[in-house]
Amino acid sequence: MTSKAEITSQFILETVAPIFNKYGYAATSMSDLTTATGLTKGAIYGNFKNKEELAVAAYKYTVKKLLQGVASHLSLSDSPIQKLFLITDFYRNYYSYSKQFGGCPLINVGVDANNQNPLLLKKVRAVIERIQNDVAEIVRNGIDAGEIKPDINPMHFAKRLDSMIQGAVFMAYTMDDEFYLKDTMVQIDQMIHNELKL
Amino acid sequence: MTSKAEITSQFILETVAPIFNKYGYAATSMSDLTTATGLTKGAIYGNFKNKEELAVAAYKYTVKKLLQGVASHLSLSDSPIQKLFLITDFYRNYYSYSKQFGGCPLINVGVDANNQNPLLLKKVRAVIERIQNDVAEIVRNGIDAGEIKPDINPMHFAKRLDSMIQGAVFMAYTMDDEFYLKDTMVQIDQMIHNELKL
DNA sequence: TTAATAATATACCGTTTGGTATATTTTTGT
DNA sequence: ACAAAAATATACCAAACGGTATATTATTAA
Repeated sequence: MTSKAEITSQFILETVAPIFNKYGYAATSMSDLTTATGLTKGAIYGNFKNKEELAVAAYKYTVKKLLQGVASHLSLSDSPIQKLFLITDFYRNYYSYSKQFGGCPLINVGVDANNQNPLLLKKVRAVIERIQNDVAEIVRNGIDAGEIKPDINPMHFAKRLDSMIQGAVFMAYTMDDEFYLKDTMVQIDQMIHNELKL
Repeated sequence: MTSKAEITSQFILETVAPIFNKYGYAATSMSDLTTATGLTKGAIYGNFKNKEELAVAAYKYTVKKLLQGVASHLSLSDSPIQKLFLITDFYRNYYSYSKQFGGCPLINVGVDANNQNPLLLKKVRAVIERIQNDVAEIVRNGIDAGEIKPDINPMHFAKRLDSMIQGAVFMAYTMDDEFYLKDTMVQIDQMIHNELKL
């Protein structure tokens, strides 16, 4: 059975996660969170040790949902090379999609936590590494399946892909312009066609 | 003659700019700034209206120095296409170079100010647009000089270049790894060679 | 050198901060 | 329905927040 506290903890996370993501750790106050949740400090501190632990839990919550969204989209095909095209397909709509989370957690927390919160920064790095490993694995599978040129370095490609996507996401949010995402996905698709595809 | 206040204002900006850039607006307190400068609130508030005005002035100060660095490097050649290569050459060392400013002001302030400080966000956008216009102008000059293919869209290229660079800078700082900058510059150089050069 | 002025330091303001001890309420298993 | 336990609300803490009025010091032009 799910206890009252578990339900409350979940509710707090859902409510609080986009706020932390949008405004950052320092700029988010506990009173912001009591206002948003309608709960009191007693309820929040009864379920989370302190502000930092709550921020970390909120970050994990957001990333989990985000990665589920990607994984769900990638499951639309079994072909490795098609999965790569599904990645760009996913990020084409990432601007509107990620707004439910309060923006891209990797960029927001990555920049916010740098020089500020080593614990959160560590979590961001771990997620980025995981994503890159997953992309590299898809490329490896593509090579094994004879869909991708065997001389391609999977991790090298994964890092290039990641870097280009993060740049496009940053530009989209900072300039409030989806062009950067759309155009970068066209560019990556061309890379896949011209440099990867057998 | 330079008054005492002008000297102090300049000193405050020099000292305060990297702190704001590194930690962000909300996470930087006035007491951080009095400690760093060795001055009192009286001195700071005597020269700047409030925290926000100081943060804006600090951002402008950082951007000015950064753009001077780029412009100085680009002056090494008069050839438009060589200027493009000088851009990538500049950003190859951007990680260590930008640390004197407390990181990349465009990324740090762009993310920090989004949803928080409309005034600062506006300044960031203006600088990005200015940079893109400058790059587009170089491409236009290259077309006119017969160095660059005439069917290239200057602004389109400038935005791609910018987006890729910002992505690399974000990745470099978040992962503490210069690889992303080095590799992205190789990639952009190839783009220039293969897609732009006549 | 001096008087006027500009610049900086000091001391304080009300408010908000993250966090906690305790009282109260609500859920829980019987 | 009930007592025990868990969960939440209330009231409070010291510290830090951004900002200001005023006193003091340093600069300036004569």
